[in-house]
Amino acid sequence: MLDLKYVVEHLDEVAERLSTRGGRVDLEPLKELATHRRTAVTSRDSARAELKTVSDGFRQPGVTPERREELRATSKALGEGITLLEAEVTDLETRLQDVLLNLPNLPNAATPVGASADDNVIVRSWGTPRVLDFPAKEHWELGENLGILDFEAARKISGARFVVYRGLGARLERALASFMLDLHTTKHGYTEILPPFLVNRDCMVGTGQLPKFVEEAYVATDDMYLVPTAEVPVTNLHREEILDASRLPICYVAYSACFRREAGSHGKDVKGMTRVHQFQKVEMVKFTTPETSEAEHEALVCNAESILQALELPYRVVALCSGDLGFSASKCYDLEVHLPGQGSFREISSCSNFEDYQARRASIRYRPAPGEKPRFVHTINGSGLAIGRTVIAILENYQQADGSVTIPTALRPYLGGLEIIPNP
RNA sequence: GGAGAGAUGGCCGAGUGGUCGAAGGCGCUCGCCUGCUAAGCGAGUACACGGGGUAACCUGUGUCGCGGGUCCGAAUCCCGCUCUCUCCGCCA
Repeated sequence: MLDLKYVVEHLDEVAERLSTRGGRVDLEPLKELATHRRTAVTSRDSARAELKTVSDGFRQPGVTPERREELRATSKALGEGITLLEAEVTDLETRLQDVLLNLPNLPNAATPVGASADDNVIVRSWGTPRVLDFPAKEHWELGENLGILDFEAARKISGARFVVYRGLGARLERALASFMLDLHTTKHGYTEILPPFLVNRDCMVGTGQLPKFVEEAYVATDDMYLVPTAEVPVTNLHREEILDASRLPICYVAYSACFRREAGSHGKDVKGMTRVHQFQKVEMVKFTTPETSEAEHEALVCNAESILQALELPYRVVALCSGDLGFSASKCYDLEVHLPGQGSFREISSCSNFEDYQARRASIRYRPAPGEKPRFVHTINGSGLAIGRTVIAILENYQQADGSVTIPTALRPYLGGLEIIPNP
């Protein structure tokens, strides 16, 4: 959520920056609401102050019964006025909140301005895309041939856009999760978290999924939501808290299943498991001061990259442009891994700096020094990595002419030394 | 699911209609004292939203789980809800 005060005081600048996300933005209604609210709050408060003074009259020594009646009448009238003003303030605040919660974050000055993914900027590349001397297969064909991915079974038990891992496929997923978590906890200084996969509404509002993107979420009963990413429960770990500055930065890494309805992506990536309703992911989340957030963001991207490097998977780092930026993000880098089967680069990680946007929604603050006023933290997160897509990348990059797939060296210890998934 | 208890400031814990943003203690911060990381003394120690001021700061209002009600006035009385804890049952 944006700072109302800032928006109102920099109306044109905010409108212009928001419009770089696409579509025009009219903030006049917001400003009007804010002005009305301020007037209403002022009159409500002064009416209350007056009521207080009148009420004190009852305690004065020697109040005559007549005086009491008089006081009673004036305070009653005041009270009725206050009730009306309170209702007005509540109504205005609800409407204001509604507008603010539906307003996306301001793109950072460093975010390239652009209309769509075509305008994203390649920041750097690592490795050389593999050139195979045989026709490359896509991951679903490889996976089904090897008997490690079963889309047919998934269709029966759940429906379209699900996958069942079997045998070495299931083990590969598990190995990747352990491998990633180990690297981030032992080499990069993250604390491992295993969060609930079902969260309450406040969490979803706090990180920005709600209220605007209900149609993307799996809603369970009791106003509970299946997490679309571990970012949601992990960021909300510190909701409504004032953290001690000495604790920052706080770095968490969490494994979770991620549930997404993928509404509006009909016809996209219909084959295979590039886009499924449930996938597993290792997610890094940081809470930092505003001063360090940029550097911490860059470091987090490097932490994600190190997984791809360890697995020797060629990739590139892309800076998302304003038009492609997520709702809550101010700045975002995507890591795109090269897939020989698809013959293209595909997103495998998305690393965002939300600055104080989520912190303001979720009220996550820190105290710079004892006695000082609390400030909002900056939140940063990124996949490290999406496991399903890592499996895809391994299958497509390490496929052999005979249909078998070799295991990246770094991963072998997690698979009992296994070097190859043989074609049966 | 059944029965009971509770929800007050960073923590513990008083408070049953006005003088309560809230006693007392602990913790913490600053200062004093003390010849040595202890004890003692003094002061301070929530958050939000308005108004004023360059600022330090001053000032109004609200907040004692949440929402509603009674009343001139509610932490205190009434109603509803939520959550937590204990016991029983069930259960990975």
